[in-house]
Amino acid sequence: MAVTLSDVARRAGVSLATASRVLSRSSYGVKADLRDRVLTAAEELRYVPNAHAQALVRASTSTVGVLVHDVSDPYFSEVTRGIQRVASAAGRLVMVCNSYRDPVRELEYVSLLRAQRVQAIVLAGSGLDDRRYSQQLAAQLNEFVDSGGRIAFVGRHHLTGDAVIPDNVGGARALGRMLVGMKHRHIGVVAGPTLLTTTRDRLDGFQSALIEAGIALPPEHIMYTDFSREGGYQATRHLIERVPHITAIFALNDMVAIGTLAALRERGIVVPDQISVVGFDDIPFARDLTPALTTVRVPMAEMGARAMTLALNGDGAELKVEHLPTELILRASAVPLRAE
Amino acid sequence: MAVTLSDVARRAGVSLATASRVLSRSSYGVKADLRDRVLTAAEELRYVPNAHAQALVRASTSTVGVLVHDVSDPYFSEVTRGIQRVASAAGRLVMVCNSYRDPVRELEYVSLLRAQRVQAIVLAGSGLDDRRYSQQLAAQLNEFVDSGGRIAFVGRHHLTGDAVIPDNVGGARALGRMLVGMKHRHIGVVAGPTLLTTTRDRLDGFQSALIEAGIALPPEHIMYTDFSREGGYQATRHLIERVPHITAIFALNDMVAIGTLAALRERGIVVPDQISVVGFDDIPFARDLTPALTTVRVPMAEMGARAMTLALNGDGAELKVEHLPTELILRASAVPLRAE
DNA sequence: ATCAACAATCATAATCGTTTTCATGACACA
DNA sequence: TGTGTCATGAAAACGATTATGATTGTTGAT
Repeated sequence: MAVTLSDVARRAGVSLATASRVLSRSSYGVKADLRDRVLTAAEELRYVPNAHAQALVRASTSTVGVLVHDVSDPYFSEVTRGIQRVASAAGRLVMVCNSYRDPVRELEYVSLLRAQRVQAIVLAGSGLDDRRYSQQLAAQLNEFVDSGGRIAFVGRHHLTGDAVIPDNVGGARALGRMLVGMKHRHIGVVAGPTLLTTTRDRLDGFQSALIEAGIALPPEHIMYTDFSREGGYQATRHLIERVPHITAIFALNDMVAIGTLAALRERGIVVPDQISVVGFDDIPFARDLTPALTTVRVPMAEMGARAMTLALNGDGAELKVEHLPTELILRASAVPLRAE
Repeated sequence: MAVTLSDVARRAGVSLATASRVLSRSSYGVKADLRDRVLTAAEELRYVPNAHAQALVRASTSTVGVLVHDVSDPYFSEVTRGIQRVASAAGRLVMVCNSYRDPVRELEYVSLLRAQRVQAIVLAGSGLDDRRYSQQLAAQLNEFVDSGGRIAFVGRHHLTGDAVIPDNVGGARALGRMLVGMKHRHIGVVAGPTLLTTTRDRLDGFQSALIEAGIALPPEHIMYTDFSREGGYQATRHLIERVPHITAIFALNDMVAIGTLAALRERGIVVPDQISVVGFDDIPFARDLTPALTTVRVPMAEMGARAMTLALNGDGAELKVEHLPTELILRASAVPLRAE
C-alpha cells in the first residue's frame, strides 16, 4: 500500500543500499547523478520512510513519552508546553498520556511507552505516595532504564531518577510569613490530595511559617480535596461553615483558589475585605481573577523544558536533580488585617 | 539489551511461534502447560513486546496523531482532552503536536506522523486559508488516506475529510442579536487572525445579526489580532482609543475577551456599566472572570471526542461531517444599554 | 604500454523482533 | 492401518540499515 524504499530504488534504477545511503545518511559515497536519481524518485513517489522499520534496525527511536495528570489542567498544560518546546527543537515526537493520577493507568502507560521503545519518559504529577504501586512503577522504570531508556521527573517523587523540583516548601513558607506579617491569625487551608508530595511540601512550608510565629493551625482548619476548581469550591463551603472566624484562606493551588473565590463570592463574602485568599502556582489566569490572586509563581513551562533537557542529554551516570526557586507574587487578593 | 520474544521462548523451552501465539493472540491452539510456561517465562523476564516489530509485520499501529495549535491554549487543551478520552478508551496512544499555526511546522508534523504509520490524524486549529500550504497539506493528507490512514478535522477547514464543526455562524448571530436586543448600536469587535475560518465564520454570523437590524459595523470598529490574551489586550487598547464611543465589545474568543477585560480595567472603564463585553467558546475560566463572561459555549471536549470517534470508526467510504450546536451563555459582562 | 594495486562505488545479504503461513509429527478414532 | 484433527515448529515475510564482498576505474611502476 505505502511506498517503500525498494519502490524508490527500483524507479531510480539503483540498489536498495544506494537508495538507503542517499535518503538516510549524509549520502556519503554516492555519485551526484545517482544521488539525484534517487532523490527525484523519492520525491515523485512521495516516499515517507517507515519509522518502525528504522526503529527496529536502529534499536532506538526519536519519540519521547510524557505522563501527566491531565493536559487540560493549566499546571500540566504549561509543563507540557515546556516539554514540547525542547522536544520539538530536538526533533523528537511527543506522546502525551493522561494518567488522571490513577496508578493503574500510570503503570499501563509506562508499559505502552516501553513497548514503543521511547527514548525517554518524563513523569509529571504522579508523585503519589502509594507503596504498592510505587514499587511496581519503580520496577518498571528500572527495567526501562536498564534497557537504555531515560527518565526524568517533574516535581518531587519517591522514586529515584533525574528530577526538576520546584521549591514548594520555600514558596509556601514565604506565603505563610506574608500572611503572618499581615496579622492574620486565623487561617484556613484548602489542601490537595493527602498522598501527593506537592500537598505535603506546601503544607509543611506553610506550617513552618506559622509555627515560627507561634500561630496554631488546628486540624479542623485544614480541608483536603482534589486539586480542582470543584474541589476547592466544595471544600471552601465546608470550611467557612466549620470555621467562620478565619480571616485568610490558603488554597494549595490556583485551581483550588478559583473554587475558593467562587464559594466566597456565592456566600457574599468579599475578598480581600473580609477574607484574604492566596493560591499557589501562578497559572496564567491568576492575574485575571478579581481580585487578582496573590500566589507563588512556579516556573511550570521552565520545569517541563528542563526535565525534557535532562531526559534527552543526561548521561545516565550521575543523578541530576535541579531545584527551581519559586517566587511570591503579590496581588490584590490578600491584604493586611485591619484592626477592628 | 531488551528482552525479546525469543528470550521468552528459549526460557520456556518452546518455539518462537508458540510464544508468539500465547502472547499476542488469544493463545488459541496452545495447550495449557505450554501456555503457562510461556506466560511465566514472560513474567519472569518482564517481557515487553517491541511495538515497532509488531507494527512492521502487522502494517498498522495503535497510535494516533493529533495536531493542535497549542496544548496550553484552553480551547485546544479541552479539545485534546476529549480526543484523549476516546483514544485511551479504544486503547490508542496519542501523539500530540503543537503547530503554533505555522504551516511549515504543520507539514513537517504530518510527515512525521505518516512515518510513524499512525492509524489516524486529528487536525484541530489549522484552518488557515493559505493557498500554497493548503495544497501541499492536502496532497500529504490524500496520500495518507490512500495508504489507509484516517483523517478528521475539528473545525471548518478548506480540505475535505471527516469533520466536526461547531456552529460558529449561528452562535455569533445569536450573540449579535442579543447585543442588538440590548440596544447596543455602537459595537467594537476584536477579531482573530484574518485567514482563520473561525474568525470569518464568527464575524459573518455577527455581522448578519447587525445587518438584519440595520446597524452598521464600520471597518474601523474591527481590530484583528491573534487569538491570545496579549493580542486581545493590545487590540482593545487601540480600539477604545480609535472608537471611544462604543458601548459593547465582541471578542471573538474568550482568551481575547480576557485581554479585553484587562485593558478596560486598566483604563478604568467599568464592565458592564460602561461597556458590555462578550466572548466566544466558554472556556472553563469564563465564569470565573469578574464580571462573569457572557459568551457562546462551544462543546470543545465533545468535538475532540467526536472527531476521534470519526477517525477511529469511519469506514472511509462516505464523508461524515457533524455540525454541533453552540449555546448562548448569559452572564454578567453584558447588560442592556440604559438610556442616558 | 601493460599490469598490479588501490580507491571509489555499488550490490548482495544479514539483521532487527514480531506475526503467520505452511509443514510436520503425534494422537485418537474408526 | 488409514485418516482427520490438533499442537507445535521451521521459515518467510514486514521495511529499513549496514557490513561485506564484488566491480569498476584510476594511477603508478616497470
